[in-house]
Amino acid sequence: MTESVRPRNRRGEGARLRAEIVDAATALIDESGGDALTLRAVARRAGISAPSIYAHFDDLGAVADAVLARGFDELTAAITDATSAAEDPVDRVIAIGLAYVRFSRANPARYRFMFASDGYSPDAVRAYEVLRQAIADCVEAGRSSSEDPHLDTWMVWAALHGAATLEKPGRPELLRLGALDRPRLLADMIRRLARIAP
Amino acid sequence: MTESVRPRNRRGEGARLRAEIVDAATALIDESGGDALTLRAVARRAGISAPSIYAHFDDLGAVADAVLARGFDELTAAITDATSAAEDPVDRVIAIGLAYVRFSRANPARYRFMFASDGYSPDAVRAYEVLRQAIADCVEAGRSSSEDPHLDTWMVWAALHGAATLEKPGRPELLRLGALDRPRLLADMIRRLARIAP
DNA sequence: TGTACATCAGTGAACGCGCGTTCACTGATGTAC
DNA sequence: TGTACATCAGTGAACGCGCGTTCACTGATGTAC
Repeated sequence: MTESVRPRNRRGEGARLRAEIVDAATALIDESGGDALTLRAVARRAGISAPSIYAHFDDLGAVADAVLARGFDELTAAITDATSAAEDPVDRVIAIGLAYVRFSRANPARYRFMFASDGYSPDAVRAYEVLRQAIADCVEAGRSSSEDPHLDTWMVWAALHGAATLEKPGRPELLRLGALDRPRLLADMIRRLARIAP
Repeated sequence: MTESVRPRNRRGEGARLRAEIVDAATALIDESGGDALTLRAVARRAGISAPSIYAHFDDLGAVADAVLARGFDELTAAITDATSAAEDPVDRVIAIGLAYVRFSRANPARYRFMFASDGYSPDAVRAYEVLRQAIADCVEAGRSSSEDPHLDTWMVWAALHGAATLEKPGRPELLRLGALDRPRLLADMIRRLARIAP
């Protein structure tokens, strides 16, 4: 593992290293899981010495927090994009759910890391709100018979979260799902919980 | 942290230490999470020297496997008990779901540890089978309109797993649920996914 | 019944490793005069 | 335009720690004769 020599930032550009540290930490988690996140490993990955991190972060926990914040930002962006891509409110709810699970499957280790952490980033709440609004829109349009969109949103989120974490790369699946069945399965699950007629 | 002196086992009873090691490892995970599971910590907890573990386990991974096996045993026992406590097939499915989430909330760190591992124990599949059978019984009795109990069991399991892991002690809840609402919420969720009319 | 001995159930010291964190430092870059 | 100097962006060596694992060992307990 030879690291290329990192040119030192120019004066006034020291803050650039901050982003590179978060990049390195994110890559570490994506590739090897949260256990691989050590200060020295981050430094190696970023091509700097370990003490250099202290200029930008108080400690390893602060680096982890930055990774979390970025992760929730990406997740929120993914489901927000899904929202704007659909016109029909039901399509929108389904699209959000699929985007959610797609994110978790594209970044399984990071997704796990995000939800293993102690505190939700405010972005987690933002993502939740996007889903809640989409379900409320279905009720408004007479497409959902939900009587308590808040509770039903919780159910949908819990089910998506379960679908996202129950299976894991490298672990045998409890139920073998063809790649093509999955979106339909998830869509059915969302419709039932959000009380949307087929 | 003073550990009482552990009396050495008599000849022929060396195997007893094996169970004590698994006890110690389980307690460690329950109290401090999977990261706290180190060989030396297990030894300290069991009141023995670290090398003594090697007489009973190949390495730390083997200790972890034993904790997993016991955890899935307990989980399976919990939902099997719930099954036998109810007569009505619908009550049975609900009871299984509640017992599942109850287990996860009683042993949150261990539950997380169990599902963070790489391979399911065969006991995980046994637990799945209990749920699948209960849902199939509902279909048989005309109480569920499920057309594919296998897929629907997967949905219910995923939703239960999500409900079990989405919230975590010490982390703010996305949605504040009164203690009394929870069983009803879970029962509704299960009914919808298992296609059981209210 | 006594005793030599094998076995069993562990222990204590030591190893090399990666870790987080500290400290004094270095050398390039921009700024003041 | 030249030069002294302050600042910035990092580095290298060192620390103490807990870790997994190894090795030679110890002392109680049962067994053979």
